Amino acid sequence: MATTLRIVEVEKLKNACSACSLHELCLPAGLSAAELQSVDQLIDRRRSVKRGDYLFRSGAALHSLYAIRSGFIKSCVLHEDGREQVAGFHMMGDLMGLDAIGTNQHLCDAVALEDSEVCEIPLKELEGMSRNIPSLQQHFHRIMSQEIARDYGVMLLLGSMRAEERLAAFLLNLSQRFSARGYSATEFHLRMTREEIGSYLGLKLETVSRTLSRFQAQGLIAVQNKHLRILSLDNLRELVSHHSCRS
Amino acid sequence: MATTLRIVEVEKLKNACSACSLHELCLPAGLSAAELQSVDQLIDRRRSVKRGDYLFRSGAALHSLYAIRSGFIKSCVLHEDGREQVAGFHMMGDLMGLDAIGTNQHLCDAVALEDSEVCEIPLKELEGMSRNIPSLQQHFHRIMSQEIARDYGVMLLLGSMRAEERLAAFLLNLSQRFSARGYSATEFHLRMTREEIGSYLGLKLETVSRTLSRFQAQGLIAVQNKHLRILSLDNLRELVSHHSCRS
DNA sequence: ATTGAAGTTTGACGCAGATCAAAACGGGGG
DNA sequence: CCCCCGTTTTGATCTGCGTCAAACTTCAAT
Repeated sequence: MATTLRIVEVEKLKNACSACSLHELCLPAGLSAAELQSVDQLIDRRRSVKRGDYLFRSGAALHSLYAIRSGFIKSCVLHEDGREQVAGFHMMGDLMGLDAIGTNQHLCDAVALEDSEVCEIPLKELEGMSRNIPSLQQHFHRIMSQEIARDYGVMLLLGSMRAEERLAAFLLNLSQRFSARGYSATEFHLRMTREEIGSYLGLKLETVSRTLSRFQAQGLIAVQNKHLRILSLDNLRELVSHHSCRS
Repeated sequence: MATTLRIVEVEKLKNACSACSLHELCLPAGLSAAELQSVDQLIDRRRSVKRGDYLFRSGAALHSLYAIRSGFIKSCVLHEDGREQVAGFHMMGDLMGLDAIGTNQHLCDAVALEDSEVCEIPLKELEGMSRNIPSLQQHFHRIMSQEIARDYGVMLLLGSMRAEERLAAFLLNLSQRFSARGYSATEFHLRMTREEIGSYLGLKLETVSRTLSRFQAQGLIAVQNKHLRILSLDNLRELVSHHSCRS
């Protein structure tokens, strides 16, 4: 009896934001210790998603937002005629499902690219709590706004950059995000295929592969399959901003 | 004395959401009459923006969100190296400035394409009020979410459609939005230049022009300068979804 | 009305990236 | 350990759209 209770408590503690190393990055960023404890009660359960499995599918009803605890998840928008496009790659600390609030239906598929863990955050309860905790409300708004800002960046990339620039911008973006999470900014594992990168960047997989090879030949990076090392962040940055064409 | 007071009151009334024909479309959509009156107090002033003028500029501090009362406004993301891209075209009932909440700085320019009027909505006060009016909070979240959903659509368009499809999707989107505002779904005025359309769609103005000409030759539309008439919504729709290529 | 600047259309041509093809690689399951 | 299938690389060729150019239209300013 006592043991069972104990397990439940430990379970809760394990799920708690206050015990999570991501709480400075994730939804509760910037909350006081007391507020953090309230937010703990939001997380009704953790869920693990195996590589290749769906976290949610386009069209499904929205119950919860999902904060990624660990792993790597892609989101794909689908066109009615079957075309699909990767809309984003998400990693720990990211919040998924924001696009579904407007219609109460998910508009994209979320597929794990590696075994992942997410925290389920029921939207209604988040809304309720954010009415009482202004800093939670603010931070939630910030997160939604940052998603919009990110999308604007992708639009710029898709609408006015050449293949080389897109790839360079993509690698720099990954680098920056890994770095913000305490990992190496210059050496990491690409968890997605060339085709998925291409889909995200509006390119074909052959173009992605060729461009990576070119970068390697130019000494900008070292790629071996999915293992990537950036040899010159500066040169990559230059590539993104300076490159002439496509006024 | 009495006259002055009177003018102030009339002024307030004119600004009031409760008297605005857009209140079913705009921020206060779905609120009760009583709630609507609270929201009236949010709108601290109206502002008019002449054609060509900036509503706000990239980098400027965020004070308020802007609800468009009338007119037509484009938003442009800028790349450090001077490239710029139209990120959206906004019309009455739309809420602008959402991308700035994350950083408290606007990330895009907003330029009026025709003389326009906007309602200024101070963010802090909106946040405060939405803590007390759950349906306002919900609707605000919905609006942000819909902006994300719209962006996903643009990403799909830019990443995986050919020029014809992009243009057709663009025209259908305008059609649908005009129609939702009580205007004709098949006949309207394009307030933006071919170059701005191109920028939004990731195409050059020549391609936009040629494609419009082709649509006209095929009997899908009638264009004369900025005046546009859609002759077959169905055929345009078919063009967007069915067209073969670019798996 | 006149003039100029900005916007639009149309044609000819070139190229970045798509498509097709085939070989090489790698890693997970028996 | 080997086999197999999905992924990646690389080459050859094709094409949609960009680029350059020139004529035309529209509209605002004088």
